[in-house]
Amino acid sequence: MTTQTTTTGATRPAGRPRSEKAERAIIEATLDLIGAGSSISELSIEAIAARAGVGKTTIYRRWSNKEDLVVDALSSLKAPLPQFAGRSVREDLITWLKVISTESSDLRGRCVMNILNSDPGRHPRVMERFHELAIKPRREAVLAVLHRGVENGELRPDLDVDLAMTILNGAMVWRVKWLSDPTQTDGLPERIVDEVLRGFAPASA
Amino acid sequence: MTTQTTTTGATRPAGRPRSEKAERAIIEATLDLIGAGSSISELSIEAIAARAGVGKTTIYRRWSNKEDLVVDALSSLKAPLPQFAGRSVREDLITWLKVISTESSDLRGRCVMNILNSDPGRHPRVMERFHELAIKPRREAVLAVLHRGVENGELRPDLDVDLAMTILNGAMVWRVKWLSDPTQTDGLPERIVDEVLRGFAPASA
Amino acid sequence: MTTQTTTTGATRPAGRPRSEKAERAIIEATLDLIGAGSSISELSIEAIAARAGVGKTTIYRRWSNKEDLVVDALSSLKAPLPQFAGRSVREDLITWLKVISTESSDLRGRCVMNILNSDPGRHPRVMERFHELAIKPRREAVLAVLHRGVENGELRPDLDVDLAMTILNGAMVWRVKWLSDPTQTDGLPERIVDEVLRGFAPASA
Amino acid sequence: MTTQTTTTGATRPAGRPRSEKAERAIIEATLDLIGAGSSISELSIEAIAARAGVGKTTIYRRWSNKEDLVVDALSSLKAPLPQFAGRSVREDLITWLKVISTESSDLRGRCVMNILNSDPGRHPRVMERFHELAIKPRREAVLAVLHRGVENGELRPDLDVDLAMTILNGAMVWRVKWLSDPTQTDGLPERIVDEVLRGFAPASA
DNA sequence: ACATAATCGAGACGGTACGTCCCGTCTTGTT
DNA sequence: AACAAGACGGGACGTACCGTCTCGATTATGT
Repeated sequence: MTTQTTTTGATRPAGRPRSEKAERAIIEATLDLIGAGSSISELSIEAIAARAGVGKTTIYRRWSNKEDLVVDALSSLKAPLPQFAGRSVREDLITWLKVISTESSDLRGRCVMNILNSDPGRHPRVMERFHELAIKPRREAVLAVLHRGVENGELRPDLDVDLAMTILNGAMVWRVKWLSDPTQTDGLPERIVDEVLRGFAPASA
Repeated sequence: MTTQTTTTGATRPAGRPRSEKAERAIIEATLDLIGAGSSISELSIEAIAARAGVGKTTIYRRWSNKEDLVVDALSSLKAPLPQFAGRSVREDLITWLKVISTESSDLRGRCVMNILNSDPGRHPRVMERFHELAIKPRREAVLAVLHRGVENGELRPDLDVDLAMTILNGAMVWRVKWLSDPTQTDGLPERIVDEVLRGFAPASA
Repeated sequence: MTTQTTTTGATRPAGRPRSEKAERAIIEATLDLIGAGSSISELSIEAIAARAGVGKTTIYRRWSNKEDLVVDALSSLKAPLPQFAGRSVREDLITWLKVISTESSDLRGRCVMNILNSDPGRHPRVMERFHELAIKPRREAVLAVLHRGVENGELRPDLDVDLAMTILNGAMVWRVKWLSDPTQTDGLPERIVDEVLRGFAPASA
Repeated sequence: MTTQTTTTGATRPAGRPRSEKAERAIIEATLDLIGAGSSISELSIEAIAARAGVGKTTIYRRWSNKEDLVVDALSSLKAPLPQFAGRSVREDLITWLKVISTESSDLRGRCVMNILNSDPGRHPRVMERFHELAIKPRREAVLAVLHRGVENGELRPDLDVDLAMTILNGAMVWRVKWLSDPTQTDGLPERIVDEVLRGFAPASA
């Protein structure tokens, strides 16, 4: 047996392999531009190539259209799972809403919010992927908090946890969206959680 | 006194007067395109002119940029105030959320939702105007419902009605945004209102 | 009869008319670049547009490909007919060869020589047009000189004037082509004409 | 002493020796493409590599640029010296012009003509080499014919043989250049030679 | 009636980005 | 060390729109 590196059937294709460095630069540039304020429609391949110091060909060789590129770029943007203390549901939910509100402060987080502000009807594939990557895992983590609350009696046993998440997230995102300075959210998380936990109706009713 | 047809003191300037018909057609076309799914960024004067059957000059003579046109177009888009029965807060709030969810069904309503989904940071003037026209009046009507509820004991006396609105609207809009078919909202308004009214925590807690 | 400018059937098409200034600038730029040394293959529409201060669209609106543009550019390059004194065939032929050799000295003339040096097989349409514009008229003027010479006895009665032209032009162009400095042609025209007029064979033979 | 197969003193460098087969294929491909109608400017390394079944690296390792390659390719293109019967100057010159006109008929000969039609100002090194290889040796052979003619009285004693060659070659090449089918040259060589030998002026003048 | 003047549709303008093609250079694993 | 394969940065291609600009034609007013 002569020089044969592996016994796997899948051999590397001939020729110079694609540069991982270029690939990273392209993704970085894409996220930078989205974070800097470009909507998906405004993103231009030419601008990405220029910022990445890369030929347009190198982009088109990998992704056949802008949406595919954005999808992959988002994939490399691991939205970190919030670390829940687990002492009480209230505390954990506040932690969660604070994560949402803090997200806009760093460049990559602004990315997430910009995508979030896009119209899901226009870029369905991007939004689908975005949902899968940035929403679903965190959603499940928060759902676990809610379920735990239901089990240990902190929350109503018949609570629709799914709907509860919608209410929490919706309130937070909606409020932040209309703030002139999305960084200033003061005690908003606490107030939302408290209000929602108690309910609007009086206890005696 | 010269030849003047109208009784207004302001003399009409010489030359051919601007065509009201063209103006209406432009506004209609703008709303049509927004309703059909164009975001503000994607909206193009060229497309509006084509759909209105009008030269591009005719548009630019009236509005110096796209945002000004959209602002004026939105002004002619009267978001109807919901009619509240006034029998109970619960009923009125459900009515209100149903108004939101129903909005997507007609062409002009979809317009409202599309603007709503836009990034307020990118088109501040449009969003400001939109807030003034479509949000504020309805917000006040709903706030009145909440205040009435606080006064007559249907709602907690210390309820932050402003935050309550945020929670209700946010939950509804957020949910609709992620629905594949935004028309299908089933019993969502009822479930949101009920959940929020009772609170997540158990009554005994 | 109302406002009608002319009675001709051909009315000007609607819209802004094409700018003659732009057209001239494009042609000038094209000739400049050819004169500066670009072969037809090397000519780039982008370079022409840049030098003419014009959008690429403005070029493509008028000419569907590079050859058509070059053909039109050549058309505006009126190679002046040589002025023949008419005193003798010898003098006129020398004048003619001097015109050829002088052509390279000015920018537009260098244009002619550059096209001449192109391969006629590759750009047949250009060469055909070039022949029609720059070769044929001058050829006929020189043919007239030769015919006059045959009639008044300065040239052999059975001279093949067509072939004679080929010999004169070919000799001159061929020689100039291989000169390092095509401007320095000394007494070449005189020497060619004299040699050709006398013939290579001795008079007595 | 290392591993050395040949008896030459120059040690062959280590590593795999360059493939002569590849080298030949490259040269063949180059000549093929030039013969097929590519001007030097249009000739591309990529095309040569493809036709030779060779990687582009293999070409660039040997020649640093296109011109160098063309120069070497031309070197392997031995333009055959015409065989002169020596019976008369007229016969030999006709033979010579026929060689020129026949050259276009075979693939390698068309090569010569294509280079000949190139602009010497643009590829000076190629043309210089071409002159040395394909022009000079044949030129000298023809010059010998002319000199012999002068010596034995077939040509005028004061004939400028150098200029005479220019006239003959120039006429032939010029004529062929403008022919739609350069193969069809009928009795052109005879007619040119006869005309030039006799001179345009009448014998009595 | 008729000059004046602003508006109209149409479409050309300079410009930007598109996605494709090809260039000459470079970087792999294999020979 | 040379080979083929093929990715790389770069540049031009021809197209599609963009927002601006210029036309002749239209439609009012003011004399």
